[in-house]
Amino acid sequence: MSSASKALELLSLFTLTQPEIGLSEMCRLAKRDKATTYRHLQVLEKAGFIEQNTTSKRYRLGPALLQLGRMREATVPRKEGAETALVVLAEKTGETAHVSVLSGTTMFALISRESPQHSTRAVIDVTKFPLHATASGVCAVAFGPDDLFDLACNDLKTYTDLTPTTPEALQALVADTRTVGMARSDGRYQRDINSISAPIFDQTGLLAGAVSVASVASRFTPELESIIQTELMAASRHITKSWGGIIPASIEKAWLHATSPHQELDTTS
Amino acid sequence: MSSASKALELLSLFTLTQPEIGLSEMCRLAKRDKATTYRHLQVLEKAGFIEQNTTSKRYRLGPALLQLGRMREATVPRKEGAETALVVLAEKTGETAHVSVLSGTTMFALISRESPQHSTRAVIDVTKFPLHATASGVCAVAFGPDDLFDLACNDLKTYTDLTPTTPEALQALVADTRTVGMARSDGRYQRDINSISAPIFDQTGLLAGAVSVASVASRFTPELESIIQTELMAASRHITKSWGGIIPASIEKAWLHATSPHQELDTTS
DNA sequence: ATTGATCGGTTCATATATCAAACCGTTGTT
DNA sequence: AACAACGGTTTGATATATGAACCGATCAAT
Repeated sequence: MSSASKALELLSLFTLTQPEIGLSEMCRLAKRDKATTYRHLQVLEKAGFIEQNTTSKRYRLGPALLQLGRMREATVPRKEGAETALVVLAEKTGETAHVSVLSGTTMFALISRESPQHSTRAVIDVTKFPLHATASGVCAVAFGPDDLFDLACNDLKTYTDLTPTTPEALQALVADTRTVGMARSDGRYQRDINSISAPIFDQTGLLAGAVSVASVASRFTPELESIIQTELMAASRHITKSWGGIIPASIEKAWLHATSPHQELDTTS
Repeated sequence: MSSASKALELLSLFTLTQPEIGLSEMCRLAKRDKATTYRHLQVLEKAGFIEQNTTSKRYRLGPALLQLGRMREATVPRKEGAETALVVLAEKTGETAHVSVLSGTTMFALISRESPQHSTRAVIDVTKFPLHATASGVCAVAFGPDDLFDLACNDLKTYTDLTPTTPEALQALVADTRTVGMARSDGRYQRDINSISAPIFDQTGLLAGAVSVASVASRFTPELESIIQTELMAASRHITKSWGGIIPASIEKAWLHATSPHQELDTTS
């Protein structure tokens, strides 16, 4: 593991529930020694990626991140194009909708939108989606670059008793995803969350991300599923268009067959 | 120079005018060799800090920055509290207003707001403000931690023929800044830009940042200066309050004397 | 087709960072 | 006063990063 990546890894230890971390605590979280961790923190602080709370001596994320985030959005305006579609999606389904982007070999959470319709709802608090256990991740494996499958197989971490833990199990999910043009994750990442994900494409025709709806399992009826699927297709088309891409014909075809699976299961030949 | 800092430095090479950079180009900009730079880019890409344009092979800022930026704003909501004051400031002065934050020993640009009133206006396109040559920087030296003065003296880079290049010259600016409670930079950073800056404080009573107005020198009349000063005080009070801090009594006292300097210069004793 | 320039990416002695562990001074608790 | 935990520093054997030179691919001009 390179030095730089070790330093960067420290940044991902900050969470919404633990936004300030002291030196010793950070060593425990990162499982590293104090000397190096301290040097890394110094470097990160000097670059403005973290700053130290002058009274508590603990560290928190720094102002340089805002800068770079703004610059990123100016360079590649992803949020902009996804926001409106996400609002509609959350509203029409009454569930939590979110968009993730594929960068390299990782699915990053980009933006999420909760629907106020129900008091219990899914909350997207992760920053990276495991490729094998989430709908977004499986979507990436199914429609993204070929190397993702092997990569996902190298890290089949178990999250729930439903998480696929063998390459074969994952392959089955991927195959299913390809036939319907959407990925599902029924409690494979979090026990009581059912998710459905549709792919988003960019101008090169490659997968750019995924738009998903995460629903609480207890209210996940076939009717709701049907609504979610329909709205996901609309959202995917909208976002893909706004990102300058087009939906591949193969996906559109798969969607045609998948729209009303409960009435027309027999039409697939 | 540590490995991690070298990698992080690469991120600051991306600008709005050059949002995509290839490997060789980056080596030139960073003045480093290709092998190491390439490895650093790999690390940054894997962490999602940059991503590679699949067609042009060039690199651009990545989605992880959006995440971290969002998380930073969630933990330390700085922009939120500064935004409204900045809009008012830009509107009332007709000039470009911006807020910078002190993190460690660096003044970072946080947010800027241009006034559409004039077709020529100052544009804030830097990410870090030199301590000795900008109003924001001098503000930090004058009202911030003591070590900033020595630090600023170690890097007295010349930007224009008016840039202070000796510790004595800087000390004079700092002294003046302390008596009026605001910092000025008349063409010391950019030849035709006059800036005035007021300090912002946080809950610990320490300097947290600065709010500034950058005006085009040719229309910088005493009347405009007076307006800017008045509005800066209001903005500083507003932002300081929203950041949970209070303006030190010494600053408020200095401001009292400085409000109408053209009529009451003789009242200072 | 050949040259030459430039690109993204790789190799291998050598310089540098890393880590465990012990240490220091401070702070807050018992 | 004793103690424990904190942030931060030092040590020296060991793991890792570094960079000049190198490679093959691409492209423009001859």
